[in-house]
Order: sequence, then structure tokens, then C-alpha cells
Amino acid sequence: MDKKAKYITTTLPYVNAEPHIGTVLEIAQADCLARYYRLMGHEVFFSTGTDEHGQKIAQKADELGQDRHEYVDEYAATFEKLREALNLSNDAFIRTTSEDHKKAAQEIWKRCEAAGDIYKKSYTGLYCVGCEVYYKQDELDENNCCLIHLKPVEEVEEENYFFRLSKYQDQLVAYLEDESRTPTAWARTWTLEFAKGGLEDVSISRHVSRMDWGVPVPGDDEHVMYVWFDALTNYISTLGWPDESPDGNFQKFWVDGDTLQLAGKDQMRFQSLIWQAMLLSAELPQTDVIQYHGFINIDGQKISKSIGNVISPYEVVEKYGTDATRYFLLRHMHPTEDSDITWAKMDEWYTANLVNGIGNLTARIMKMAQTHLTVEEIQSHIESKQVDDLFELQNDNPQSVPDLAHYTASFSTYNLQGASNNVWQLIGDLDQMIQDTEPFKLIKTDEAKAKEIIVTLVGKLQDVATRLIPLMPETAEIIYQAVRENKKPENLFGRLES
RNA sequence: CGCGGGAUGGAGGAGUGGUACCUCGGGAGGCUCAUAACCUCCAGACUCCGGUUCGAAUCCGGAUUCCGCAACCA
Repeated sequence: MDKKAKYITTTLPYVNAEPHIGTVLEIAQADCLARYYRLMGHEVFFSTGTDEHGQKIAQKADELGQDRHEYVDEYAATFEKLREALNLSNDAFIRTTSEDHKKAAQEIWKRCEAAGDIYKKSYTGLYCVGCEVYYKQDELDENNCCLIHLKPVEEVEEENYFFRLSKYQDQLVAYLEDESRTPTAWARTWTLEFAKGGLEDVSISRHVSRMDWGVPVPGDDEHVMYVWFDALTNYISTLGWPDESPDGNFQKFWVDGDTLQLAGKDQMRFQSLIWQAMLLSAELPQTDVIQYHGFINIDGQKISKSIGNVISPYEVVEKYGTDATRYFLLRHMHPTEDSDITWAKMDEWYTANLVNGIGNLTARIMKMAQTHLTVEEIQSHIESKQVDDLFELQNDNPQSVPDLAHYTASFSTYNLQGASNNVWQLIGDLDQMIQDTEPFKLIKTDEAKAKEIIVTLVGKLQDVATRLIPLMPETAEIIYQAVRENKKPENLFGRLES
């Protein structure tokens, strides 16, 4: 099989808060795509991690009286635990405070500098001491006070490094005009309009007297990089860059492979503009595809600590299990638009589609198989199928595997909801097929015919399992095992206590 | 006219030019392999007004209305 390598990343969550259900949407999507590409025979590198520098984190650690390194270690651990909770298959977990990452951030800085794209400029701004942030005039109230501390801002002059974003405007516009680069229409329109509207150079450093929790600027101990300049580099530092050796991961995945970055709608300026300009400046290939997603609302409201409506992924996993949580995120969240979630909805999705849907279907088919067929009879008809076999099956008889093309087409447009809908359509078809053919009744009058039907059903159940691999890997494996052993498994999904 | 996104049966959601689909809920029936499950049928919807078109939930214009755009927060 000669298929292109696939590289997938998420944006890195900032470690100033526990992960919530919105944080993990993107990670679950990325994992699903990674598993899909592996299923299709691609070599895959899937990376996620944590963004750990910057003022907010330094401030938070300082407030807690905690060593900053200890603080980020603790938080990074709560994000790394997601790997187990959500059964993630990431090949790397990149932390921006790691030495290798810092070296990469300094290297890309040097390359941009060598290209003449980094310069020092004194910057006069309205600074709020309380927030430790510069504000623009229109972000202040009528008394020139910041809206949080309600104290007057100070006019402060600081010398910072700037990145020549403006220089890359035309190239960025060309990049964004290519629809394949930004498949989500609203994101493409927004970034394109923004770029056409004129790009200003951006400040990319902070003086250590104000903020020192960051990667030191090469050759200038007085400054550290502003957090996103360092953080964006993670997409290649995780691949071992600046190592560009021919057999290294950077060459294999970033240069020769297909690169896919997932990001939330708040990230458009950073991912599509600044990061792409940094790559241009450093003379590295740009990201092939950036796929943007919407946000999750909880009962119609945005996720907010002050409202107190935050749902933790760990709570969801505890109540419904890993695969069910993946299922909610992948099928019931819109792949690109905002979506809404509540505990009541999760209960409904769980019972209707997992307990009564895939769980019950597996039980009824495998009970019939276990009762009426031997392991040998199953094995003689069911080979361990891979996706290529499914394609062959479809070519022989398009009706036999309904809409497999729809399944793969959905994945090719990153529409995980569409792909899962396809699986549940197949599940529905099988329930109906059992009702229509009544093998449980036929077995008494025409055993051979009934057995044939049951074997067919088992085969189709295995097709369901195959298509479930990217979405719900544990469930897929349980079904595979049940078919292999010709044994009805324990209930896949237990009923919720009412 | 600040910017942007919405308005689809009782509820929540799919659906970017051709029989409106799914889940829950309501009504009637069926089946007994299955986890009080599953199947069939019924009632019930594209916010409004105009336009383009042979044909519009879908494209265009207008109206009404809801949501996001300070902070915590993806």
C-alpha cells in the first residue's frame, strides 16, 4: 500500500484551567480522524499537548504561591489523563515548556530574523498594571479606565520585537483563496476578509521586567517571546524540528505528508494568518488544511466558569463511559458549527442510540448466532475484514453494503457527524432486516435458509464494527471479539438508573 | 443601517435547486431473536413578505426575531 502519510494536530489547550467538554471536542475529532486514516492504511502522526507559557499562567502560579514549573506539571498531567479517559491514540504529547520545544521556538525565531522579518520597535501603549495588558483606546471606558479594575491606565513606552506580518499579506491571501486549505466556508471568508483588510505587524515579545515566563529571545536576555509565537511552533517541534533529516518525522510528515490542523473558531487569526506567515518567513511548507470547528454551548449558554455551567469530560466519562463520550462529541456535536449539550440530551442520546441501538442490535444478532451456529460455521463465512474488503464487497454488490461511499466521503470532508450517521443508518437497516426476514421463526421451518440469514447478519454486524473503529474503538473491538468467538457479549451499554 | 451566526412538526437536531430526514414525545397495530427492546402505520413543520426558476427549506431582496462580539472561557 502506497499511501501518503497523514499528520494531524489539535491546538494546544492553555493550562490555566481544567479541561472542559468544549476543550475535548477538538481532541476527540482529531483522534477519530487519526484512527480513520490508520484504518485506511495511512501512516499517521497525531499530536496534541499543552501550551504552558505566558502571563496568565505565571500570574496564576504566583497567586497560588506555587513554583511555575510545578504548576504547569500538575496541569499538564490533568490534560495527559485525557488520553486514558477518551482512549486517545496520539503519537506525541508536546509541552511548550519542554527543552526540545524551546529550542525549536528559538530556531524559528532565528530563521524569521534572518529573513529580515523581526525588528525592534518602541511601542507606546495604554497599560493596565492590574491586568498587565495593553489596551486600545476603544477598549476602555470614558475615564480611560480598564473595564476590569476600573483604574486609569498608564501610558507606557516599551521596546518590543515585531514580526512583519504585513509583508506576507499577498501570500496569505493567495493561501486563503485556495478553498482546499480552509474547507470551512465561514472560516475561509472571515480570514480572507481580514487579510484583505490589511495586516499590521504584530508584537512578539515581552520585556522580562513585565513578564518573564516564556522562551528567551535568542541573543537578547531582556526579552521573552510572546506566548503564541512560541506556542505555534509546537506543530513542528513535536515532529522533532529543527531536525530536517530525510528519515526524520518532520520530513516524513510535514514535508512529504498531508498536514491537517484542527482549531476552534477563536483561533483563526493565529492559525491561518500568523502561523502561516511564520512558516513562509522560515521557508517551511504551509499547513495543507486547517479545519475549524464551532463551540459547544451548554443549554444555550456559552461555557463559563462564572455562570458555573462547566461540564467536565471526566464527569461525562464517569457517567456514560469512554466510548459513549466519544459518541456524543463525534455524532451529536456539529463538525463545524456551534452545538448545544445538556445532561438530559446526553441521557437521550445514550439510551436511544447506544443502549437501544448498537447495544441491543449486537445482543439480538449474537444471541441468534450463538444459539444456532457453530464457531466454524461463522468462521467459514466471515473473514476478518478490512476496509479494502468492504470496498470489494460493495463493488460486487452495491446493495450489500449500503452507503459505504457516503461513509468515506463524509470523512474526506471531515464530517464526522455524517460518518456516524451512516453507521447508525446501517444499524437501523439491520434491525429492520431481522424483522423482515424473521430468522428466529424461519429456523423452525427452513434451518438452512435461516442460518444463511444469520450469517449474513453477523457479517453486517462486523461491518458496523469496522466502521465504528474510528468513532468507538472499544465497542468495535468487543463486537469483533463476539463475532470471533460466536458469543453474545455482556451488554455493551447498561441502562441508566432512573 | 457596527460585525457575525441563526429561525425546520410538541422538544432537540440533520438537510446549500427536484418525494423534507433522524432522535425523543403522542396515537394505533405487529413481532418475540434482543437490554420493557425491535418493526410497521398515523397525526404533526421549513418565521413572514416579495423575487429568480419548470421547480426553493436551499439562491436573491426586504421584514420580524433570537444569539455571540469586557472578563473567567476553545
